[in-house]
Amino acid sequence: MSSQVLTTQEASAPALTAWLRFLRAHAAITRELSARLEALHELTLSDYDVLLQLYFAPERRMRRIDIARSVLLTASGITRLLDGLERCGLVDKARCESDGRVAYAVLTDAGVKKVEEARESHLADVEELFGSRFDRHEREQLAALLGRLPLAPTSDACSS
Amino acid sequence: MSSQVLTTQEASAPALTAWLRFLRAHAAITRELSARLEALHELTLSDYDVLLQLYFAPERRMRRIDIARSVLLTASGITRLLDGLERCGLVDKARCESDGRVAYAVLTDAGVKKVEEARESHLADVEELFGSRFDRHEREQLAALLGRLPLAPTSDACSS
DNA sequence: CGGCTATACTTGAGGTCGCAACGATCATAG
DNA sequence: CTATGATCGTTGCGACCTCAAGTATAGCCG
Repeated sequence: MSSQVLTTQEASAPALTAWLRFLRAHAAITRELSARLEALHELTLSDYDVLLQLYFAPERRMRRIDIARSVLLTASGITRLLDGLERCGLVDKARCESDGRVAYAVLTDAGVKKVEEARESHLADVEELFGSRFDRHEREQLAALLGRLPLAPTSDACSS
Repeated sequence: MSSQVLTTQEASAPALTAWLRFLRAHAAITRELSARLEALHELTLSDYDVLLQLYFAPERRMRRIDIARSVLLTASGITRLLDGLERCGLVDKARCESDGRVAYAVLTDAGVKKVEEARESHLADVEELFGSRFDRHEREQLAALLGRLPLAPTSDACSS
């Protein structure tokens, strides 16, 4: 049925075009954002992402597994990432009293400070590289469209 | 001016919301796409990407540096990626006669076959995970919006 | 020609991340 | 109380990718 060979990838379909632009834009923007974040604050984009989650979490602490799910890294990735943040003194590890399996990550005072410092320049960078390309209406449009994309491995990613 | 502290990242601005969704969606979708591609065809998403560039290139060959630029990897990344593809017999290396510095990557017959095999399932996967979320009009909208994002390090990424 | 700079590519070292396997803890049911 | 199964976390291993440095070629100018 749809096995017709297409001459170029761009000509194939708007979906593919959009997908390719999505891929390329991600590569370019995250590379630049990460470079700036690292140069100014010695943080990876993932580091920053995790710190920000903690910053806005109740009591500024979260279970490691919840961090993993919220930033879409695996549990092992979170372990190693937090190792680094702990060594830098930005995060503390706290065991849960009621459940011996879970370990919390808690933002330290230094961590709070770091987030607030980094956030300022990072917000500006995101605005420059991403946001400034769109007006208010387009931003909402884009957010709405991107919000439909799946976040879980394969199946539904609703509120459940 | 815009230094007011915001209570949650979602509340801050549509641009940030869009950016976060962009980040998360990329992580989820590429992970799934890569897993499927690897399971069915033993290819990385980057492998596939490079093979596809070659597939549509004149004479199915490209200079390594041009591959790097088109898929947004560094030159060293391309060297190692092509090493793998050469070992698999999907790509051949060819020196340029007029310029001793450049080395071409040429798609072999096996490479052509591989692309055509992988393309079928990959297109379906992209459609399922990405394209199917949007109708025709939305795809064009999305492609247009994403097309405004920068592809070069910092500055302009126009046709110059 | 000899020097100088730019470009194409490769290599060594290091960082980030996922997968799979493992240990520890909890919850449930017999 | 013990067996079973699920959940949380860590670790060994390997893949992928970047940065910085190094090699080789090309082009330009004195």
